[in-house]
Amino acid sequence: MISNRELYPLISVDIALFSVVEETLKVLLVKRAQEPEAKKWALPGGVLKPDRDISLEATARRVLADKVAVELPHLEEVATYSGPDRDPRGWSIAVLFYALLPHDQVNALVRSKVEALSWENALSPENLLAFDHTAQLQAALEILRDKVVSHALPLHLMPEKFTLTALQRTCEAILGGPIDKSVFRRRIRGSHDLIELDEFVRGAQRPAHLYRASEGFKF
Amino acid sequence: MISNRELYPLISVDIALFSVVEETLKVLLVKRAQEPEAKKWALPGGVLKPDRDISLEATARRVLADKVAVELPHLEEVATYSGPDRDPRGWSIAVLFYALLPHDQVNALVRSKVEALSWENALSPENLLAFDHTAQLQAALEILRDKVVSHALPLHLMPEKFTLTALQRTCEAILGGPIDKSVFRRRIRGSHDLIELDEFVRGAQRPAHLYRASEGFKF
DNA sequence: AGAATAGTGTCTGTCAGACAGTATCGC
DNA sequence: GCGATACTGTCTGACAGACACTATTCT
Repeated sequence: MISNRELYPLISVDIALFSVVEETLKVLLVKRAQEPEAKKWALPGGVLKPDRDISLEATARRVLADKVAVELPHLEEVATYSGPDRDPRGWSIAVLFYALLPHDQVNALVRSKVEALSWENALSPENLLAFDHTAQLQAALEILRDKVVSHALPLHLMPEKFTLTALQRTCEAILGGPIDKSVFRRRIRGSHDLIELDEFVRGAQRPAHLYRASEGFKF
Repeated sequence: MISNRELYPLISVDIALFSVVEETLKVLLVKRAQEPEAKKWALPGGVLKPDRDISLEATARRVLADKVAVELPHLEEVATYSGPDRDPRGWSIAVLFYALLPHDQVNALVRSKVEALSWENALSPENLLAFDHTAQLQAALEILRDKVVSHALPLHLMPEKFTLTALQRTCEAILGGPIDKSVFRRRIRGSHDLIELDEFVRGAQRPAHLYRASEGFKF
């Protein structure tokens, strides 16, 4: 008898949802409740439902809506993983997406009785992940980094209004190292993606200008 | 009655196979023999066979082996296209790959009685393609360009031995515009991907040094 | 010699990295 | 004034674009 999976592979979607907590890049992990790989940590994912989903990106949005109670600003494909052995249930395809959650919305996680959610350090994960998710996370990180290196600003990770220093900290969190303040500011001065507001942050020091992302910026 | 496709989507692979003919970037197209979209030109593709393919990349290699009689040096994923409407047969997923064929092997096309093959100008295709293949071609081109812009040398498109001028012409074919010779040579001088041979091309002019790609170069 | 192609040298502007300096707040 | 943070100025080296120059072959 041949398995059903040899005719119809399992099609699912995995998501690397990134955010920034305490100036560190984090990724959302789920503790798997069911077999296979029960009790292991994994990237959130779910199977395609063709009767409900209009695309695989829609599948990803549906899966994410289960975990996070806010609209996600940014969702992008990374790569696809396939083969007969990566999932014990048989021939499977997983399309990996990454998503960015502004760090002022990190607490918008949905309470769930069946599964535990956790923000894990994205650059140096503590645990080995289920399936091929360690490789997936690595691939998502790489794309994220490439974008920032090639002068794209991770504005989707920022709250509506933010200071330049906060933006710099976010870039540093993604790249994993310090950036010279002068260099950083010189580079983004040429960018049309930022709009300077007439508002300031007042704290225990010199007030900082607030900025917001321009309407149709690209990441 | 619901269609079978609403339970099990059609999973296929499309390939943008690039090569260079007469210093122009070309892409291999197939004239579709069967419905749907019969007689329209399209990127070569085929459906996943889980009992035979060890991955979607393997599917792509199998499909290509039908069209081209040589081992392909380079095959890489571009993106995936999905949804209920992109193929009239119902919910479908197509994973797009691009592949590079050295331009001295452009004639290694397999004769086929059922389908016509053609090398089409990749930068400005003559015809509208079937399904969403026009968009797919555009996406594959973009990735190809990005790589060359970010200082990667398209050595997979070159024959085993080649001159620097030939390499430059290939880069120009991909980017669609001229490159300054001095700039080009200065940039690749720092590259460890090229090995200078002790051989020369003798023609009607000053002989040119031959080069080959180093073993483990990345593209 | 002249045509043709291979290959180099040089000038200039731009920009990144490094680091020091100035500005403006709370206390 | 002092600490802290925001923000700017400047020096230097590397590199890109542009373009002229030299080198080596064939006819």
